[in-house]
Amino acid sequence: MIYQEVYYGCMTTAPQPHHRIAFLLSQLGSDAASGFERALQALDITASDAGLLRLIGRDPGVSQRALSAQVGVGPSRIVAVLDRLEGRGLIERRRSRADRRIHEVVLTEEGERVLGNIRPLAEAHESAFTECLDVEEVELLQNLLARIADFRGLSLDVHAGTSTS
Amino acid sequence: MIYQEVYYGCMTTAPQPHHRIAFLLSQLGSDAASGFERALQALDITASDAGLLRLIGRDPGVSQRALSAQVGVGPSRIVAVLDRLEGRGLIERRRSRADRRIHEVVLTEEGERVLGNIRPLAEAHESAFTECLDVEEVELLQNLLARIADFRGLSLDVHAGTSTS
DNA sequence: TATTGTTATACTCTATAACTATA
DNA sequence: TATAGTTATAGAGTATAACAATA
Repeated sequence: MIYQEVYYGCMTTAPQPHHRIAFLLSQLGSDAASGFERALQALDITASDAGLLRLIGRDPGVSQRALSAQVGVGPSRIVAVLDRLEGRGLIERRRSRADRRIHEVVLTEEGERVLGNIRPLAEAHESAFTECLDVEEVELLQNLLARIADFRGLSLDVHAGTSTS
Repeated sequence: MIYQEVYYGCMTTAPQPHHRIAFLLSQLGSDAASGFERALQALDITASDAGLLRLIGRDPGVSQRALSAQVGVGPSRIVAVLDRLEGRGLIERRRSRADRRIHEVVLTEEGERVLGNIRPLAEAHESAFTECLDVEEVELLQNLLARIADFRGLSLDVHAGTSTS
């Protein structure tokens, strides 16, 4: 939560009472992110960890450099994060034989198990946001949000969800 | 941006392709918050600063303790933040004569001026999110988002926007 | 005794620059 | 020379505990 919390600090003084989509989005987005973090505490991992595990599960043997770029964590930071995940037995680092500079990162069996437990938590978390809407409203809302995201030039990575199932 | 960025790190691996409101919200919320930060750079303040200035403008003479509670920044952190704002000549601290433990925080003239410049930036920022929708869609979206926020138990502080105008 | 503002400390995340070993 | 991983360092934000002045 980088962005979310700062704007959130401004929450109690919304700029406009009638027309404040951006404000509502930042507030709800912050809530969604922190709620997801809270849900993942059941697995004793962070949302950032979950993203890493998904990427590694999708692309076994991926390099730390590639992970760093995809998850946006910085090449030096990724070292400590992977150290921790390796210490917990969720991932392993193997020297590539093609290019001995590279560490190929793979999931352990335990890592696969934890990864498999993320999806149901994510689905429950999703439900916690859409429970108060009916099916048509959810679809409508998703359509509106997707249009804004597209308008804002955000990459939605629509294919990501299917690759870890 | 606390929550936002962490969840955002998971962005490339959205849990569900078809039904992922929470994910979209966190993504758009992060974008909204960082965009607001960027807009405020024109005034050389952060979103957190903007929230503080609004609160002080609304309640001149407010104590640091009250500010800390309202903005969620922590009593010790607020000291450094106010030091910086005071160093820039945007606010002043005055010893309360009723209770000499209290610092009454007020805006300077320059602080009032900067505060007055926040609203147009916030409105422009708002437009950057709603430009791609027509009026009915904006109203519909706001209604859906407000219902989720209410369902999630988030305090919207509907009256805040009118008090600084 | 409790509270306000303050200082100090530790912990996390971020960003940057250097270092090593490989290529 | 360039790159992958690593280490070290400094900065910002958060949280906590302690302290002096005041109530």
